[in-house]
Amino acid sequence: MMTPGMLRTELERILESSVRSIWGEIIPDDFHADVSGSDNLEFGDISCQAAMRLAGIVKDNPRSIAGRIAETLTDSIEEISSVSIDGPGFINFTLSDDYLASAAFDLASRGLQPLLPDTGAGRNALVEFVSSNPTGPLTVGHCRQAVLGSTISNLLEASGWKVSREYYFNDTGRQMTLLGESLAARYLSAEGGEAAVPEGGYHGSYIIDWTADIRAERGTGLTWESDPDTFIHFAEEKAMQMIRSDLSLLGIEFDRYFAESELIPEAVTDAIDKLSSTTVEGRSLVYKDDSGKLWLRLTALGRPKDRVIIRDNGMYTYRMPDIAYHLDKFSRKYDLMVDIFGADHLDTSRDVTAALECLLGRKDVSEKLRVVIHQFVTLIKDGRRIKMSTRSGDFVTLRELINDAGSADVTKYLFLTRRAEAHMDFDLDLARKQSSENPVYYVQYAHARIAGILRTAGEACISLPDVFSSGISKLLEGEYERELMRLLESVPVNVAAAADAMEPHRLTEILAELATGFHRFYQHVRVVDTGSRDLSAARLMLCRACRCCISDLLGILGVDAPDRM
RNA sequence: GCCCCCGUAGCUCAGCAGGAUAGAGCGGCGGUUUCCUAAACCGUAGGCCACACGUUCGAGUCGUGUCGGGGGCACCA
Repeated sequence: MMTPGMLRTELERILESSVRSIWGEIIPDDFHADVSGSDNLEFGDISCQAAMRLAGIVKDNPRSIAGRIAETLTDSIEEISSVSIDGPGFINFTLSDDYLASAAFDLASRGLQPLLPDTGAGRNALVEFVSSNPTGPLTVGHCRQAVLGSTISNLLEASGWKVSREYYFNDTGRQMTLLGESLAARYLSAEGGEAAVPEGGYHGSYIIDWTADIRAERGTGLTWESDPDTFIHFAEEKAMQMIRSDLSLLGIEFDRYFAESELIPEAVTDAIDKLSSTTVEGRSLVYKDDSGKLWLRLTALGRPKDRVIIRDNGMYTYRMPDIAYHLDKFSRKYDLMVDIFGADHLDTSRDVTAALECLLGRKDVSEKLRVVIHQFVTLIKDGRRIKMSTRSGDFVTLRELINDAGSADVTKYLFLTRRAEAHMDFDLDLARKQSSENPVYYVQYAHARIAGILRTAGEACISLPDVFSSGISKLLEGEYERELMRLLESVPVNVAAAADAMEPHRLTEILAELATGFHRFYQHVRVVDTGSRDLSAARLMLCRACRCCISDLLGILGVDAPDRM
């Protein structure tokens, strides 16, 4: 079977060898004849710009170059019905009706996934995301990251990777102490005592809610002074419960929750040893200053500043366990590791990467570690920006966001219509108000319509063709059929590109195109017609192909594909 | 102080490895239903792609700079 991706690869190979056979060694070794989709029907379906690039190299004008290349291509690929030279020197290919129909047939009978390139080939990938510390409920920002991470994971899985989803969290250190102390203060107040939430502590009302639970489960009479660990562990457990339940609202599950404490002390000590025994330009990568702090010499690695990794009180700073954690990931032999971080982690992430490159080799790290940084979300409510902070208790939770937006599906889809690295204004009022005209409903409606057609066809006892024959493509020669088939054929290629770039927002673009393509088709073409059963079956096949693409893609986004609306 | 992101239609944003007439949704205006879901479709208005210079046969796309907007970073994580 020739998949759309294979067709393009084959076309590029033929173009390249044709170029080399005409011009020989003048052509540089790294020359690559790439093809891309034409955006205008009059320029065929696939186009190649190689001739324009070659103009400077072979000293000829692009149109004549294109002509010479095209001459050698005649009839070399049966999927191509015609080749033309247009504009300044584009070589444009028109796909044959048989091929387009067979591509749709493949989608209809097998679904999208088998047609995607098997990039992962069963290799292991680890995606780390959310990784919010257990100090409170997940917020809007985490929501964006959760949606991004889970979609990227799903996309990798669809491309043949075996994906583990991992959540890393800090369960030691000052933050957890502050959380426990905040709970202790609320607990004491609940018992009638006087206590203030500590400086820098957590003021969220959810902590007050926990006091009833801790009194029920652990009794009364506890004090922070005598039982700090009880408070800390109780709070941590409660917070993790909240987080898991928030994630379940989005339908997201992790394979592993990796606690920082698993790294302490051995893994962190090992990491420090490794750093200490590494020298750059004759100097050790770590050094101690007069006050006893241990510094990481990041300036030797091209970073702007050295950073403290152990404070004078002996506690690690954030970077140290994070380096150890990444070393642990590398030791688990993944072929690909993806970190998904908010913009606030940028500096740290670069420092960690620099340290890893030094310890493990630049090549290994740059090949295997991909960092996706997403910008923050600004919430707009009643026309005003909302400032958020977990500590002050002044934030909008993921749960509230989903309630306000109307559903988890709407929330997920809207987050994925923007590039990760773009700032995002999420207007709550608008999300809710527009919910009936939302892009997600537009796409889901297309799916529901197709499901309706399939039901009607079932009642009329019209079923899909079992095997592909060119008789089918003869029935699909109308402009709306061809337009839809052309679109369907490009889907696997475009999804593969989104996966390679790890840009899930492109999937919502593809979905919107598919929905538009289908709605147009639907408007102009009657599918179920008992008067011409063969034609109905052929058109039904297109509907089915469309449905497969839409439901598979919505599946990757984690959005429901309803059969009725 | 250092760093990141953004500046494209009235609004919110796409524009995939620079390429052929700049796209979508929402909003505006005007149409379409004896027929598988009108949450749809069709038409129309609306843009010196912030600005300047540079690289190129060719720049919304790459580089440098300017202006404007958003945000982040500190031995908190």
